[in-house]
Amino acid sequence: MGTGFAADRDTPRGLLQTADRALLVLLGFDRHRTDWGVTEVAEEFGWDKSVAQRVLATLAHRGFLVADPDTRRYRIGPAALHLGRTWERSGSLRMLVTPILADLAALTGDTALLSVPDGFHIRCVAAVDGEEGPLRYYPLVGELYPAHAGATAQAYFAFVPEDRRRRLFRDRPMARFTDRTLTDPDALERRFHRVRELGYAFTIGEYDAHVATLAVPVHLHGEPYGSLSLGGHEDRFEAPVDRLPRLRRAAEQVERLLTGARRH
Amino acid sequence: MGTGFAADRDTPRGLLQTADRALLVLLGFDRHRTDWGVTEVAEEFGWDKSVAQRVLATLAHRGFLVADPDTRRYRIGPAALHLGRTWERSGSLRMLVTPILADLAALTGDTALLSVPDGFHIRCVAAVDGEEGPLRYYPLVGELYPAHAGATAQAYFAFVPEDRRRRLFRDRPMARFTDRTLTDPDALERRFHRVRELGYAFTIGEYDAHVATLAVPVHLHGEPYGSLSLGGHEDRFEAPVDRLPRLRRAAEQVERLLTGARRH
DNA sequence: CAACTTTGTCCCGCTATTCGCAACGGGGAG
DNA sequence: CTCCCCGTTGCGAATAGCGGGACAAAGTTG
Repeated sequence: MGTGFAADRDTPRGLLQTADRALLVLLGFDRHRTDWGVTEVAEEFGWDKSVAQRVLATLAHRGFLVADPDTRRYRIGPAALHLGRTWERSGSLRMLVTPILADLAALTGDTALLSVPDGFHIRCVAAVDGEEGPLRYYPLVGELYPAHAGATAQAYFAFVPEDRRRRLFRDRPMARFTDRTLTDPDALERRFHRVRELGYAFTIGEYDAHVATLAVPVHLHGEPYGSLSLGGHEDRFEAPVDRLPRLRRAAEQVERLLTGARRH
Repeated sequence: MGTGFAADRDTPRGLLQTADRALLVLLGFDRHRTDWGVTEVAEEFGWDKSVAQRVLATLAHRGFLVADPDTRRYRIGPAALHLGRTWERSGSLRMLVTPILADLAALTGDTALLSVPDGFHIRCVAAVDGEEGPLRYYPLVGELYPAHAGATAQAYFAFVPEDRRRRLFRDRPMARFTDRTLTDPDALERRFHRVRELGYAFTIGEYDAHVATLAVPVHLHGEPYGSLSLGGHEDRFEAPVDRLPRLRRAAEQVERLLTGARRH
């Protein structure tokens, strides 16, 4: 299992080979390969030992890696924390997915949105409005929405590992927003089970009355990352499953984007 | 305000200049400088335009940056997300702070621990046990603890922005673990206020009976990141404030570690 | 709408930087 | 203790990267 970024190992002309190699090494670290030694890197990439050593030392010098003095191996360093936080706050995600959402909105006429979890809530990070009309659905970008109401949240939370989900929902009174909001933990857990079986969530008016939402999970390296959804007035969604192939395809595009695969 | 990583701009001998430059540029992105242009980078670092262009293109090639085709400027890319997640799961933090905790535990005799938030809970990511004895306090590394009980959690949650904290604690019934556990939202909010005023939290037996805890927040780039605490049997903590200077100094060490500053 | 400014991209010869080899040193295993 | 493996360092050769400049594209101003 690779990250997707490191597709080709040779540097295209016009780019910097040495810098590229450093980045390639950096991408070699993930939750399965948590630490690398000099010889290991040299063999993996077919470089001389001295090259691998200098690349690793350079990465360590700027805090991207840290050398464990005992084992003489390198692990990911605190600069990675800094980069991760910068990504979260930068709004790059919004910029990158907006074209995908725009396609989706144009094809279906609904409002398309991408949301990621934030504690017990789910946050809308990007949205593109559906077609003009008196009943357009306007989600608020940047806003938090509850974890139990509506397909957007359910498509994500259905896929978080059970023990973690139990802890999140334990002793949490679930607010009622409409007469269709699920407020019973068992009913919600059954819903999650169904979402996992079907691979998508569809709800009508659980949070905003008369708003129907169809949502699918977005995974990253096998773990749930967020959810992609289509929303609009309930009258528009008489045959919601028709939209599923397009929604799924868009979700895959988002996943490829996050794992760095090139556009084809 | 800088990250701390990019202290010196010249590459030490034995390291790779080109790779180092790429990393230096990468660290130039933060929540204040969210995007850079070619000329801007060239001027900032005193390089030729062509150099800056190649560095940026190389970073973009591996997904560390993305070029906005309209503005011709670069923003942080999805590879940063991958690095951030790898850091979280790697256990590097635990490895790096353990020596600091060990010092602290040795100096005070208490159990020292570092915790970071996880949704509505706080997670102990590293701990070093205090001195031998029949009543040693054993926190569980990796375990989640509630957000309202005990100094460890309070030292962190006191400093999260008010609107966010309100959302987190709203409609949350606060479980009672001992007869000293705070279960009234207003009482807890007053406690948070006091923690902010004092700069530390001290509690006795709010989660585990007879366990006293002294905790201070750990900040990262001005935002609350986690908390550092000392715990032990209540009889050991007759004058808890005595430990404060040492705890504070250790917290600063952790902060320096996270921002990448060199040792001493 | 044209001239001008600004910014990013590309090309090419020179040189500094990096590569690759080989030798060294240190730590762990047997 | 000896061996073996791994990481580190020094040095000459050569290649990758630098820097200047020319070119192109987009935005700005008169």
